Amino acid sequence: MTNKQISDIFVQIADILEIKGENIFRVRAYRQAAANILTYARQASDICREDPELLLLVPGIGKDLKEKIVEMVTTGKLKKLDELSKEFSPGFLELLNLSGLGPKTLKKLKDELGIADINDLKKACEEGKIASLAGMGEKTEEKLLEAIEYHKKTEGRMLFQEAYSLSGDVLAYLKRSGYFKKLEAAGSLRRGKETVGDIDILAVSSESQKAMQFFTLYPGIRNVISKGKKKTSIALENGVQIDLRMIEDKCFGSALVYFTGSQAHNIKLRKIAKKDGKKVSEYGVFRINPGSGKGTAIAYRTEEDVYKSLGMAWIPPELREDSGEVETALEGKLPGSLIKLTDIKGDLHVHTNETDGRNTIEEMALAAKNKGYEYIAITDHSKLVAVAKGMDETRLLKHIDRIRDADNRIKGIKILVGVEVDILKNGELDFSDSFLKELDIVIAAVHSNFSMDINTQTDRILRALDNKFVNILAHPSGRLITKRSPLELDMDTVFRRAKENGVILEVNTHGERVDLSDVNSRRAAGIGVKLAINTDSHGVEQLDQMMFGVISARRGWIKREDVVNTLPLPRMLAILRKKG
DNA sequence: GCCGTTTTCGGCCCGACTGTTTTCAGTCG
Repeated sequence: MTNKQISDIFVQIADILEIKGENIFRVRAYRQAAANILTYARQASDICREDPELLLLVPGIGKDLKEKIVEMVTTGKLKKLDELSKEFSPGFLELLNLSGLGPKTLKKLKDELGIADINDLKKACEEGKIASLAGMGEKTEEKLLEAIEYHKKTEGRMLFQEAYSLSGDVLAYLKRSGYFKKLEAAGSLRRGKETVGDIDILAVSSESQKAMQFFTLYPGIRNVISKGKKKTSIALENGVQIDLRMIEDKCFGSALVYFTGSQAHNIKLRKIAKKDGKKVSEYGVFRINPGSGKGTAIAYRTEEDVYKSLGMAWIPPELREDSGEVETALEGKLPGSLIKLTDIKGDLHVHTNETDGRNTIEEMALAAKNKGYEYIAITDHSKLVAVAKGMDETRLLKHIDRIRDADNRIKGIKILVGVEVDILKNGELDFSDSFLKELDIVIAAVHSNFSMDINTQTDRILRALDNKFVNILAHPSGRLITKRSPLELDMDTVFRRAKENGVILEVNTHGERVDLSDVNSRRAAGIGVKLAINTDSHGVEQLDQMMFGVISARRGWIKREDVVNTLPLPRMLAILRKKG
């Protein structure tokens, strides 16, 4: 049983307890535990095998929830959930995902109308039964019908890369109006989270009424969800919700902290403030005056001011997930400088039209040179990946010659000769050592047999890591964010072997991969493994996706010295050759 | 249900907006 599955079960229990009207803090404890176990670096099942008592080290897991995790890991299910599910089916709980519908209303719908799933609800709305309930009216009914429509259309969240581009469009539109003095995207987008639910934009304007009005005229809008003095929410045709919040210029810093979040990060800040007789809100940090209970503002203008007033240095947005950053900041031990896009000196994983890329060796190299890179590695597929026109040995040898030839002709960038060689089912590689030794750089990768049990899969990867010609393990987990779950793999064992053998692990920025993920990057670097951030470009335009890998790495607390392709060519090559 | 420089009981983040009310509960982030 994976951490994700455990987390899902805790969330279900929290949902049910909340609908039943149980103590809200007990509900919150389950939600907190669910969030923490989901992002915990180790698998709970591994921890259980070692020593179940170690589960108590996971924040928010106490004696009771520890026992529940042990039960889930050993039996594969949880009695408590089975009992609760008799009364509340998954189809019923699904209704909580409808916007505007919370536990209280849901309980009322079940008790008074016998609503059991989304179809019941739709029918009740259409028959006008909802409006007849006390405290509910026609508007509620309309909103619910809209929410049902929206829910069917957009389950889940956008990839970060989509949200980034969408918010860029909206910000550019707003800027053109001339109404705004300041505009900034906040929320999970600013934190660089790999998926983004909706987009939060903070604004300062001296003509806020006109500015809000202009926002509601954005092309592609479907409807205005709500419109107040401080906040307007719209939904786009594609279902994405965008919130625009009007902020007073003087407290832009505290608003930016608050709306960047994450929620858990904010809660941690507020607890720290409270202990110290202070209060944090989007309007600033306040010292509470004893007696009156009112507060005096002590920090609000910039983010730096806000964090400083709480006794810590400014925390980069990517770190604000309550994964230790607040405690580290209080100790004054935040990483001095996280990796930046401008630190990157080359791309070590790109394809050409020899296999499934769209551009030639020359085109890829020149595009990389134009980005100011010192080097690029051409790494096309091996024969196993037939759908990608993978090369056999004969083609590989010719390709090597062409790359060396291009390197001789093109000045101002070093073109390294590489390959992305497939890891076969048994952990052997798709080319024999006598071919691999001819290459400057060898990337090993899995593109088949994704479903194997954890021990077999782990052994397969370890065997590949033991090949002395392998320099980099590409997209180690094999996941595709919204399409394919990660390989069942004992990541810690993989990380340790990579460290022992001097194999570099990739942060692959291509499309839905972002693999290693932020959490895994942090874990790997903590064990001492070197990383390479690569685009896996299949066309020149994809070289620009480097920034998404850098953002993910920053979320993993990665510094420049953890990443080999920040090094100048000679030092980077020295690391590649240190093997074997 | 968790947690502890207010420490084994008694707390647990804070404010905006909406709809249905007429003073507020519910939802959301």
